[in-house]
Amino acid sequence: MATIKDVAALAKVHPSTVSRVLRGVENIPITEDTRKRVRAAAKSLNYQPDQRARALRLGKSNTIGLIIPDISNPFFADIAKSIEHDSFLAGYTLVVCASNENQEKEIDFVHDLISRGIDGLIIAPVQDCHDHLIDLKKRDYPFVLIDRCFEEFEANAVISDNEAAAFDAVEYLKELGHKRIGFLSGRSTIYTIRKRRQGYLNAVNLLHLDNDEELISRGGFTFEDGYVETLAMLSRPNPPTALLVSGNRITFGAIKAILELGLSIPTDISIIGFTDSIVSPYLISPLTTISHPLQQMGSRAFRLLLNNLDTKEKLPVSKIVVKTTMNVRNSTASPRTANVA
Amino acid sequence: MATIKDVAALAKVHPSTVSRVLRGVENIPITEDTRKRVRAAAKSLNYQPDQRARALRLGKSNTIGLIIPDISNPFFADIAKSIEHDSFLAGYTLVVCASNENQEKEIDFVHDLISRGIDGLIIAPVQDCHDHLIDLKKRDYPFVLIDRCFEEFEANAVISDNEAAAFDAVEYLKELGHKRIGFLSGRSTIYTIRKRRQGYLNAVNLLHLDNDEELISRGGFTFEDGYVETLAMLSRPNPPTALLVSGNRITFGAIKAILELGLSIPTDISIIGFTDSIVSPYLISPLTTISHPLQQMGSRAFRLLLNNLDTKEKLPVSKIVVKTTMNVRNSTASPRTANVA
DNA sequence: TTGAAAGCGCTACCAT
DNA sequence: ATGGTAGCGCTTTCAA
Repeated sequence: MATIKDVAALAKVHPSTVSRVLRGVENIPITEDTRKRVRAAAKSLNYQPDQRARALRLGKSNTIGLIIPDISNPFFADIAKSIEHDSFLAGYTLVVCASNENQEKEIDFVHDLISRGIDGLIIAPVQDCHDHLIDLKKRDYPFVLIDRCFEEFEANAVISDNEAAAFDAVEYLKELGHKRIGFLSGRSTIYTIRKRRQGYLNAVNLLHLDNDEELISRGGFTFEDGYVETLAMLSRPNPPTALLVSGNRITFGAIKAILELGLSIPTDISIIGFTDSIVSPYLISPLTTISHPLQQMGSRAFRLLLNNLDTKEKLPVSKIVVKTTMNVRNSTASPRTANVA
Repeated sequence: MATIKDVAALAKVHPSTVSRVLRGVENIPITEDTRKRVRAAAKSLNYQPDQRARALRLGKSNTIGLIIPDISNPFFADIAKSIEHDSFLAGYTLVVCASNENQEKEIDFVHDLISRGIDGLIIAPVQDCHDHLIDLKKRDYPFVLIDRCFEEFEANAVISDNEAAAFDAVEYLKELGHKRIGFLSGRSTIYTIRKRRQGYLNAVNLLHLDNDEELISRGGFTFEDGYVETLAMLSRPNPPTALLVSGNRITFGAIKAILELGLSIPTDISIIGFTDSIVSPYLISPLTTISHPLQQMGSRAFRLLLNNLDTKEKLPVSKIVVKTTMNVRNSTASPRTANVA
């Protein structure tokens, strides 16, 4: 690796001059001849300034960190892709870390990334605790939450309107004639999930649907979770005729359970999935879903972070809520009893 | 951020002593008392050593870079997840970058990551050119290719046996009675794709199937690509009765086209997809696929890189080929003509 | 217009 | 057993 000294030696100038030529603003007074020699030397040595030395000196690394629960969940992968795209354009390198829904690992990552000198952080937090985030805020460390935030803790965040989405989904199912709607919610320590639950409950109460604890199942976000929970819920007496499911992989697990029970979609049971996917239309029964504007969420989170990075003054906290949309496909239908009647 | 000086001041010792206590090997001679004071000071100040300063000093950053074409393609996301997992355990931070199948961006990333002082690189290359990789090799910069490598360029690599997989898939379709098998290959500058093509052609020739240029379609890896190509291929006279498709999203696009043409799977046309997915069994017709051991590929690539990082001597280049498996589901059936006969 | 020197935070060597 | 010092590669003041 060529260093600034090598370039200086070759161009027969002082390293500081090299630095001035290569980074310096245009209006800095340097002979055109020197400029040329330096540039030529840099080029011939294939000189790339050492960014960690620069970062050390400048106190800024042009790197940001993204901590998401799971890269291989397309929901977060799409968010990551969007942030990666924008940060590249803005001259930032993005470090993507996966907490795997493990709170300790997330905390580790936060510390690790900070000690590596990243300028800011975007986090979809695990939400088992948030002391480390309180700490970040106290130290004025720029960060933005994405998809998940906290009731009890003000912070920059970009989230989607999960409560309204859940309400609308339930309302739609009610219009089809469903009265018993199951909800596979996902882990309930998560803000997003509590909001969905709230929307679900509001709709159930307002629309006089069955309000039954047995209709709500909390678990993880895996295929296996969806499978097991659906099997359990549908095996009880008086099972739901429709299911609202909080995530793609849970949904696929639910589909497996439904097929194994010999039921069919949407004849025996309707489903709405809480995240859309490129395959949703091509499933065994095209899946009605709720779309989150993932690319937009990523862009806005990055923009928000960048604003906080670019300024020295303390910006007020902003919480951005983006709109979801429902994609109606034929995994939903009137319940069988209604058909029969 | 507390620095080593702050800790030293608080513990009333020299910074070098702090360094020794905190990083030093056990058998270094330091009073137990000093040790305690330093540790206490570090703890009370919440001291985290600045990794970029360490990296600068040590010439090692404990960071590796991963460059993949697309994070939101589950194929690469799963590989990334596996590498992320292993590197975390090994004390490395992983920087994930997405080239978006753009050769220039990949080259940018390589330079950027190196100037940021990462220790090594894992790359699924775009494969429009490889001068930058030749350069890496010349400079003994540790790197490992994953999923894609080069015929004309020896380098560490972990790939899967795409040629055999394609052969087996075609053979399986032939056993079902298919004679005209279409191949949506994906971009043919990619090694992986050329290997699949080779396997396809070998099988076609050996098994006396229709060898027709019109049965091979090259394009990108998007949903749109699959849709457009399938529409074109099935609209020509004498269309194939089976399709081998090089990637999930292409497959979903193909399915869209097939449905739009009013055909059904597998009655009118059989499909085999070249990558498996959690949803493959729950598609409109459960999709027969080829599984790549993505987690294993990631692990082996990381291990290979680590070996090269840990040693000073130059290790011989290794090319690891892992086995794929076929998951037979009912997107494949005997062709209609055979049924009729 | 350019050179010299200091220093970002850390560790490794050389003292004592 | 501990302190001092140099230096990783860079930028930025201050001098000349």
